[in-house]
Amino acid sequence: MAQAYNHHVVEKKWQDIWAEKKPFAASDDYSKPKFYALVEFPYPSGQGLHVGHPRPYTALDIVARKRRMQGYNVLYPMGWDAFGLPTENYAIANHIHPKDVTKKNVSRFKEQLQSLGYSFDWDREVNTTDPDYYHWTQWIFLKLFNEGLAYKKEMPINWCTSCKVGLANEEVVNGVCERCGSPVVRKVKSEWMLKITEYADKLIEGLDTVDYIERVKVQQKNWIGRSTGAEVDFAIKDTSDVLTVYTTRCDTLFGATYMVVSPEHPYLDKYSDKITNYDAILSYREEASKKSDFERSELAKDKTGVEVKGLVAINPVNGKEIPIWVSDYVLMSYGTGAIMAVPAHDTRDWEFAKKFDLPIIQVVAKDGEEVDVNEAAFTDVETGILINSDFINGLSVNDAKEKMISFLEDKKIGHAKVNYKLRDWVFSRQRYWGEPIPVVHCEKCGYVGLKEEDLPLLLPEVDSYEPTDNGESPLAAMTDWVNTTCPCCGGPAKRETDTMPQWAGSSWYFLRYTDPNNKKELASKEALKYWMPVDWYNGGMEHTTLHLLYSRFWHKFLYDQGVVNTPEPYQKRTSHGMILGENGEKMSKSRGNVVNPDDIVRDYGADTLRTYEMFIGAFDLAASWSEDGVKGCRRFLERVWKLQEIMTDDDAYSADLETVMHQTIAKVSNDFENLKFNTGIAAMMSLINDFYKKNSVTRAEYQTLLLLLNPVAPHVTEEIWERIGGEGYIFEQKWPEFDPKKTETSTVEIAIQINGKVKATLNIEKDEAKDAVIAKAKEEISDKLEGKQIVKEIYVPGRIVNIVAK
RNA sequence: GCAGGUGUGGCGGAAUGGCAGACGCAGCAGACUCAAAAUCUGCCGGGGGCAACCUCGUGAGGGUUCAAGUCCCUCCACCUGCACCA
Repeated sequence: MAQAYNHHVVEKKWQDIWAEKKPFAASDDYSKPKFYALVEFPYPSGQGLHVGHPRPYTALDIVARKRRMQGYNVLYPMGWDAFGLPTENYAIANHIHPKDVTKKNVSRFKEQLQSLGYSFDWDREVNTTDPDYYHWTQWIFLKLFNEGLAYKKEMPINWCTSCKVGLANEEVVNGVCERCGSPVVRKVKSEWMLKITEYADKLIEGLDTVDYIERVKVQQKNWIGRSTGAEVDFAIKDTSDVLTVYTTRCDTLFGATYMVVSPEHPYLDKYSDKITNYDAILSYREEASKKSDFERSELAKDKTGVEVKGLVAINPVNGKEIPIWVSDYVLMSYGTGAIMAVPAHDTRDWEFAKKFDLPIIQVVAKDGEEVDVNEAAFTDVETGILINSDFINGLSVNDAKEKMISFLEDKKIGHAKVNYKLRDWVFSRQRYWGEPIPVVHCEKCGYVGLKEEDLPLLLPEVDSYEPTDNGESPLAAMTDWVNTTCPCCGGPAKRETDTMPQWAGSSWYFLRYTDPNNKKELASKEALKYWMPVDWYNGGMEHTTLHLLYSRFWHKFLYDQGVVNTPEPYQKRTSHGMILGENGEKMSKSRGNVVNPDDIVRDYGADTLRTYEMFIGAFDLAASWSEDGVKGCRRFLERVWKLQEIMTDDDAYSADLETVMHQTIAKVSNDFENLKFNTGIAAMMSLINDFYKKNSVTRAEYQTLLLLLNPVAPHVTEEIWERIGGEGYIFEQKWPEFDPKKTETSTVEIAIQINGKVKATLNIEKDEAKDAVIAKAKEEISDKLEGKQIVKEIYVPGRIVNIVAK
């Protein structure tokens, strides 16, 4: 009788052995084939680890452990994305330095991760708040600044009218401040911006060279939102100015019946004396300033707007005078902040025209037939043919666009233009707990970057982390720190007091892991050349459009600067689904359905938690937590343990299980590569059911099972391996191999259908001829074919016979 | 609103266009036990039938096909993101 399975003893024992022997440290032997597995490093929040964290970590731990067994030099690192708002808010509320809060949270996270037995290379741990780390974050910013990719721009921020501080979007709830409930307005402030739009095309093109799951690629492309269209100048009557609009449908220019400008459009101020209802415009702008772009672009059932009286635009193709309106569905941040409205062929324009009773002129007809544009806008580009449009009549939409663009370019009233939905990256935060931006402002020289040798620019100690009441960061109150000298002319200068957003540190952390202690460079050329690109990066779908795009942008910039040697940072990207509470809702404190992984590790063991999270369901879909499911996985590991009692001293597979053994190795090997952990584990469960059915397992069979299960449940498999006399440690062993020929059987059961419905089954030799199989099948179901006329006979080899009969 | 995704037993889920429900959970029955727990064995989508078996069934409605959970169209519900949470 074997000793009972005690996860406390087993897990402690092996974690100690791994900590001492460090079998999972990446080697600097660059002659071996490498594999770089990466998971998104966590934000060390005060709540500690959540059961959602282990899902992706375990998945890539399985891949990493399997790769080591396959002979690769594996880098599987972990670190801390530790700057950020919650830590700062906690520090403010509790009068503790954010540095101390971070330290405490990191040590708790680390302890929790270690209790789960991950094969991270802890010698390469990084922390974005460490000056030796943010030194290089600042260094990259300087490079961007020196290349003209960082610039200052007036941007609206959320401004609490009562607290008098800038707020993050998340702190604004239904238009009011989350803390005090006062109204939040948009206040304009000069902010650092990064020109990610300069890399828009490269970010789209690069997607063709990498292996990302398709929906990530699609979503990034849509987010960048490249569109080809035209800019067209509409003269403003009795002025020398033109109102430039961006349109993707310049073919519909003859159907433009009015113009719309965004409430922030500069012409509204420029021509304030000509505008006869300027007060109404101002109050409309005031209202609009309370809404975010997001709220403004929502298809409000009631479109709002005001006619700009006193200004009239002239349609450049037919000289018609058309009115100008102002409405908040036009955003200053996209295109030119002004549009020509063609209500017959654009849904939003149509709704606006209906509401304010503006004329609707049809200029595109479906296959040449007019449709009723008073009922709905006609927007189909494929079947549209131009009408009522002078020189482009009769053309298809695409031909008409082309002809219109050459017309506009000839007359110098417009030109082709590519636009992107992607906007430049707002890089300033009026906050304390972030990387200081290494720039000073000198009255003589303007904005000047620090010298490289003056990095890192340390985040100074302050007494209060509260933003100041004029919207500046807390650093602005530190005059000693702010007042400095200009690195360029030596004259008096002031430091930038905004800090970087949390995205900064996470945009390049994977580079630092390759050479985490380098004091002279962000990483050595040799380390980067060997380890990059990341072979497999797994993270949440929610990071698809921000973190993933930002880090690709920085990487492409560093590639252009010759700092890194690959144009893309990540060769492969996959995503995991969320773990929901037992009630199917997102886990949260307020819902009271949060599960703490510590409790599961204590009661069932880390191996059980890991197995359960991999077995819970399809890896890329959300799944609900179930404690009964956890118990089922514990029972499975117990059954693996108890195979010790029925093991025979035989170092070969038994004849009757040979096929199943080879099939299981093939299945598990494949499933682990394709993130199908749930079915891989199911295959192992089936295998041990087979062992129990015959009440015996050979040593060879048992050892193969342990090797397959090891990446999922590393502690218990190491322990059993030792107990049944396996050679060395399991982490030193080779991944089991299978013979494809031995996964096949000579006979196979096929289904016999009549008209697609299964009526019987039949055992046949795999290579039996079609005619013979069909003859046997008809014999088998002869009673059901009586009185019927056979129309067709179909045989799909090794699968199915279908008799079509009337 | 825009973009992406998901929808299959009581539950989590499985299924290269080819036998829907693998594997697990829960439940039921039996074995073991003085008893319970644990463990082991069997059953386990709905309706009908003593049974062999028949029939319906993968969010709803249409379509393509010898054959549809899977492909196409329309619709519904839910989830994620929307740029200062990370």
